[in-house]
Amino acid sequence: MDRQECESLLMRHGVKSTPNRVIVAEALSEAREPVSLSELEEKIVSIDKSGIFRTLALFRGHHLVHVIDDGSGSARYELCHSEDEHDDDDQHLHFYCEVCRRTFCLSEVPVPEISVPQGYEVTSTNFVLHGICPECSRK
Amino acid sequence: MDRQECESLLMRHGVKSTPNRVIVAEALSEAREPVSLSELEEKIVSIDKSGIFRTLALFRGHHLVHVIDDGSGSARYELCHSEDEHDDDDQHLHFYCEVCRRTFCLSEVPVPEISVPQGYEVTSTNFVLHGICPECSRK
DNA sequence: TGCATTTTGCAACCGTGTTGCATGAAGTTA
DNA sequence: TAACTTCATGCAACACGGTTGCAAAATGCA
Repeated sequence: MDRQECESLLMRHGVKSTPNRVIVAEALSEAREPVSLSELEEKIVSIDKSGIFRTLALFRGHHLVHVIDDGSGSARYELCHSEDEHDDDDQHLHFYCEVCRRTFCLSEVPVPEISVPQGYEVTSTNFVLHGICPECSRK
Repeated sequence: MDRQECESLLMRHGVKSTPNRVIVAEALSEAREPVSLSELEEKIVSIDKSGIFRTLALFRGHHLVHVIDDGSGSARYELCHSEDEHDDDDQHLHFYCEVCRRTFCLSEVPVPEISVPQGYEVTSTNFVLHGICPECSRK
């Protein structure tokens, strides 16, 4: 996703475009896997971590990114694929490799239907499988 | 679970019984919901947090407790129900209430079967639903 | 009893995440 | 353009959970 596409993405989600925000959006779109705040810090040396943090918080509020807690101790962010600002349903399962400590999106695997007991109201889900990824188990 | 039951639980899992460990095991068994390290600190004033931490790490290594990451920023621990030291399959879904910030065990809900893509080896799962619990949504 | 080993408490530390504050940029009005 | 307001940003400091080093205390054993 190039600069212009990122800018229009921001607009569509009601986020005012600034140079920093475009940089963060580009970095997110370039990442194949969900990225942590510290990984973004490494990647984007021109912006202070508080700026990246605040940008991510803003993005989150506008449903531009969602957060995955893979148990690694730091949250990971990825761009929402859905264009609908209020649709959080582009969720999918994630796989955390305990060897290489990377988090994979299991896009192919359908998200299981869960029927919760009466009274519980579900707003989002966080399904993470832990184990060893193909690359690491081959060794 | 009283002191003696806790002691025998430790033994069965190959953990040497000490006064502190029994105290931690009792606290865990008394908790209805998975508890965090800081909650244990509050509950057990007689033991330093490093001691509680090390005890939990020991318990984890002997499959006496398992860890749930509910996204609240701190891990939560609960006693394994399975007696088999090598059986981690007493896992169940958890529900994190965003209002009261408590974590519930959804014991009744079956854990969904996930068929992962070829090559991935799953060792454990962490399925957490976020939303509003019956108690909070009633208000 | 003396010795080796384990357990524990204390204090310090690390990293992620978060906030206060002052500066700086951008937009608005006259 | 100048004066003003609003928003975005960088810097530094902080909060917190988690973790470790180390020395003292407790335990087990010869």
